[in-house]
Amino acid sequence: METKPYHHGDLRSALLSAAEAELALRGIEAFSLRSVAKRAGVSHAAPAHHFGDANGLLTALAAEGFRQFRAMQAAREAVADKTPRAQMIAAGLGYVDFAMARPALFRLMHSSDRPAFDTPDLGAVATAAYEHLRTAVAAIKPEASIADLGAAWATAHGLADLMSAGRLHSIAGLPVAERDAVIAEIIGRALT
Amino acid sequence: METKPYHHGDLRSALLSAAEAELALRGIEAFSLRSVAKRAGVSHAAPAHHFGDANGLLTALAAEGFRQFRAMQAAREAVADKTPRAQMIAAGLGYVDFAMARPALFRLMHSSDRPAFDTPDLGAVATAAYEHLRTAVAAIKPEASIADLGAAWATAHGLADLMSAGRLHSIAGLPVAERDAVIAEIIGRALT
DNA sequence: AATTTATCCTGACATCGTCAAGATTGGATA
DNA sequence: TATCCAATCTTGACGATGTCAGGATAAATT
Repeated sequence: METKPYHHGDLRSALLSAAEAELALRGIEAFSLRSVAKRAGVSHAAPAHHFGDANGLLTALAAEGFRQFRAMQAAREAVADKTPRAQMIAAGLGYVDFAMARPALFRLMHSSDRPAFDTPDLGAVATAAYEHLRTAVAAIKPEASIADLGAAWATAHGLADLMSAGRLHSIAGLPVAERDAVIAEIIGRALT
Repeated sequence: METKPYHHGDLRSALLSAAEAELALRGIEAFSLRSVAKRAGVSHAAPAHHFGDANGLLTALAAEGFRQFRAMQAAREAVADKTPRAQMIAAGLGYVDFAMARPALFRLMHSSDRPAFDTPDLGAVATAAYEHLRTAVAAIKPEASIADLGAAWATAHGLADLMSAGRLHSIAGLPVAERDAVIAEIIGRALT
């Protein structure tokens, strides 16, 4: 029988994964800090020492989300052709991949005012994600206009947002290969 | 000096506008039913009789939002050329108009799980908005594919979501005429 | 005029986030 | 190795929130 030690060991990361689980289970608006603490097997005031307050925890979680977001994009880009256009489409596919795989996290990152985006950590990874898209578009059109960047971003983001929210089921419900083909074609239209 | 009558008179609509004001002021996640009641000058339990619970109020508010959404689209369509393509672009411009004019309501309608979308009223207006887009696309291409519908919706929704959230400021900050021109061009790309 | 119904209020309860104060542990210092 | 300090975690409390039960008031109906 294992007795619980007073010190957790790695409570910070345990709270982060517990928070994401609670977020996926209850939704952002019913998110409860005390439930997160209970899920991590710790008292209700324990998170304060690692994250300050509830928004601090969500800020750290959102930052972690942006890192995984970039990782999923990179995974798509690695297996795609190395042409600028194929890389841009791969980035869009990764955008949708993340939104579908972690819808709760996606919402926290894009449709919530609780994370503090002016924090050094979260601010950096968020603008880094934006800069990546920017350079991907510039690689296709060196003289890219505002419309070019807006079209690419809006298309990828719109697809990701609608599909992760359960809309556009006619696309989300497709077999993976066809689904990716449709997404690739839609994103391709944005850059013509 | 006017004394407060026991019965409000039109508390239901007063609560709806108070709720939208609170939503715009505090954000969805800090939305408080008691604050709404206080703003309407009524006790904290008064809303229950008209909307059941807090989610009921937000459900009614979201339904009202979808009606105003369609109204803004109709306003754009009325002044646009009557060609199917111009009508489709007008619908997209109205989409963005609404998101920029009422960002809090837009978020409630698209990025919240609190409104009950399986309610007859909200369900009807929400699917009506979707059907309108569907017929607008079909008017251009009678044999419209899944990609056609997805591209149109994702582009308009992505622009609206990003711009209302403060992103894409390079487009949102433009003078109105140029702004509309850029949006029209981006939406036009989705249907090629 | 009497009664029924709709509307609104008061009071209570469990739950929430946060703060203050104390208990426990690990690590640094000597 | 012994001691002290800082980090970590717990307990208890406070005000605020959503919801429910029961009562008060006004309007509508009969």
